[in-house]
Amino acid sequence: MQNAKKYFTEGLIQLTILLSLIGVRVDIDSYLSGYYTPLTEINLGPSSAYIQTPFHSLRDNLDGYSVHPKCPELDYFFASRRLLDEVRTLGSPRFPTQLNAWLVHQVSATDKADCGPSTSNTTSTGPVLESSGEDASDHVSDSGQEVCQTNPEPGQEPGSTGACGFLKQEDSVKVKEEEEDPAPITQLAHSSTLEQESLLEGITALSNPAHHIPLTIDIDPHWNSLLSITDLEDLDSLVTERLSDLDTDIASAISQDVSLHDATVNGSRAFGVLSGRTELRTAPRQQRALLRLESAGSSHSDASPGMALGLAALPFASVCNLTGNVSSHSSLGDCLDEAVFDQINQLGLEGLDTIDSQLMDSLNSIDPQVLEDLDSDSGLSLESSSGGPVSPGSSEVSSSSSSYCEDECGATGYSSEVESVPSKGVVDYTTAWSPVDLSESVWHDHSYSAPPAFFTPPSVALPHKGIKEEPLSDDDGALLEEREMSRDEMRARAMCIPFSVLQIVNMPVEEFLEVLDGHGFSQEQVTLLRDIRRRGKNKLAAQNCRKRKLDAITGLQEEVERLQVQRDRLLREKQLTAKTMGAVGHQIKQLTRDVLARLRDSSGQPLNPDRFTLQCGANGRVVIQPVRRPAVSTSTGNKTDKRKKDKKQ
DNA sequence: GGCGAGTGTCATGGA
DNA sequence: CATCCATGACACTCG
Repeated sequence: MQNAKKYFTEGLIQLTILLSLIGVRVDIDSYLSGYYTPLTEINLGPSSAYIQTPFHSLRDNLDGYSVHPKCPELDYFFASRRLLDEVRTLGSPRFPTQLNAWLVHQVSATDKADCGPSTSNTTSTGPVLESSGEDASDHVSDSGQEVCQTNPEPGQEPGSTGACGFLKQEDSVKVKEEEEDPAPITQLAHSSTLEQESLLEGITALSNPAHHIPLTIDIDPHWNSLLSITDLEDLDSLVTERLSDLDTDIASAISQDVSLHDATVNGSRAFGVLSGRTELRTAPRQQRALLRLESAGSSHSDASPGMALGLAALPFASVCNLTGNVSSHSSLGDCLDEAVFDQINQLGLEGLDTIDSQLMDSLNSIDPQVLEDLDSDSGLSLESSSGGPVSPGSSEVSSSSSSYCEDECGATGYSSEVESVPSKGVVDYTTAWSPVDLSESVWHDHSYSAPPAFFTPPSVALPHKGIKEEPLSDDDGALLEEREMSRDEMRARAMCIPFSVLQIVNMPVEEFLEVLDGHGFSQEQVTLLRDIRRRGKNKLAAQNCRKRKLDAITGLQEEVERLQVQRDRLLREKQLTAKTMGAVGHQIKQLTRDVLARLRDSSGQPLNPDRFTLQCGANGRVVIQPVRRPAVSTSTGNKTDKRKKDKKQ
């Protein structure tokens, strides 16, 4: 299959190249799409993984797909397809004049080196628009996927090379801008993102020409306007606008570790100037390889995952350097990935049903006596329990309680392991659970919030079965109430105490004492009642205490913030005052100089500002005074006098 | 598997 | 002395 595909497509590509050289356009992808639509689709899906978007935010919004929350690979895959579809809706850029130029360039590139594809692969520098042209994309998809054949990202590199060849002719200005502007990385990321998506869009559109053509007519004006943008910033703004609804964290796309090796290889491939951009593309590529590795490793598909894994583990450049036969396995790897994803998806969705059924079967087969030993300790650590009913007093339980107890015991097979069913995969739960684990980890009912819906079925199944008197299977509220029943509540039921924990805790002391005395409770029951009351009150007290503590912390934080604001304000006022004082002093000096310059001494000479000063009296009179400069000796004399005085004292 | 947050519980001391 | 309350400390679960 792969060989046939290879030879067939290679032949088509060569024919297309030849025909393109003489000016005849051949759209072989329409043929390929007819025969190899699945393969094309497979290649296209992962390709969109260039974009390092937080797919978790897109989870559950995927078109018709319900993604297992524990399978990031599926997130990645389906989100990629979703992003791709969204980009498709933007329409595909079409540049009829670029086709021939690209093809000529591609021919030379493929003829030059044994590894032409790898060359083009590693030089992913093409600007968005050019590389994503309609005609270009047509041939890009053909030669990109088939000539290169490796492709983790089929459409990108041909588009890049084509774009490079094209740019040299038509859009060198833009290239220079990009070269000179190492630019905000995020901008580059945006640009590269759009490039990749556009390329992918162009390729994907080929697989469905009927759908593709109408889009072209509608969207061409948009792309024309896009083409009219010469400033990168404008382009980036437009890209951001277009991608804003995708809610993608583009910045994460550049957070990946970049392999210097790959970057070097890219840079050495005739486009070293654009190495910055190639690095940006290399990182997603590497991450994609990692993702594929993970997907292959985590999913044990029947379709030889090792092959896919091996290919995925290879550095992209090395994959490109492989022979065509080997690199053709990359497509196979994509096929395998598709199969793996399908299996994972089925496992994640359908497998749950299987797990639930297995769980229920195992629960039904569990020995009710298993837990009887668990609560032998009336102490707090073990008592615990939601399974509390299975306390030592279970033998004393009344009929209703006994039924409850039995059921609860029957449900004791429910363990922490059972709760973790989905995360642990398919396990034989009839043999996997352990009573020890039950006693140690299951019976701590801290009245936590309800578990995620995903885990709910197994965890709540037991209370359902356990309490016949309250069939909760249809009532979620009662279900939660039952699940949140405290251990003391369980114990009270088990001990046939006709009071709820709330009543026991909240009733006045006198009434509580009357209850203890007047109902003929056994010593165990009295002890339990007292413990319940004590624990209940202490629980409330602890809650209040913690709330107070938090309030105190919050209050202190607010106080700190308030004081910081006040401090900043005072500092600003101080600085302003100092500034004002300086200005006023300067002004006074100027005025003094002016005044003194206008005055004359007895000899008719102007007064020296350094020797005289103006003093403003309280009555508003201004007096000229000679400047008094205390001698240094006097000051030191004063100091020595003070020292002498201090010594005397 | 480690970590932090939240919670229940016990022990202790003061009122 | 019994009870209540507050709080530190510990253990546990959960995300």
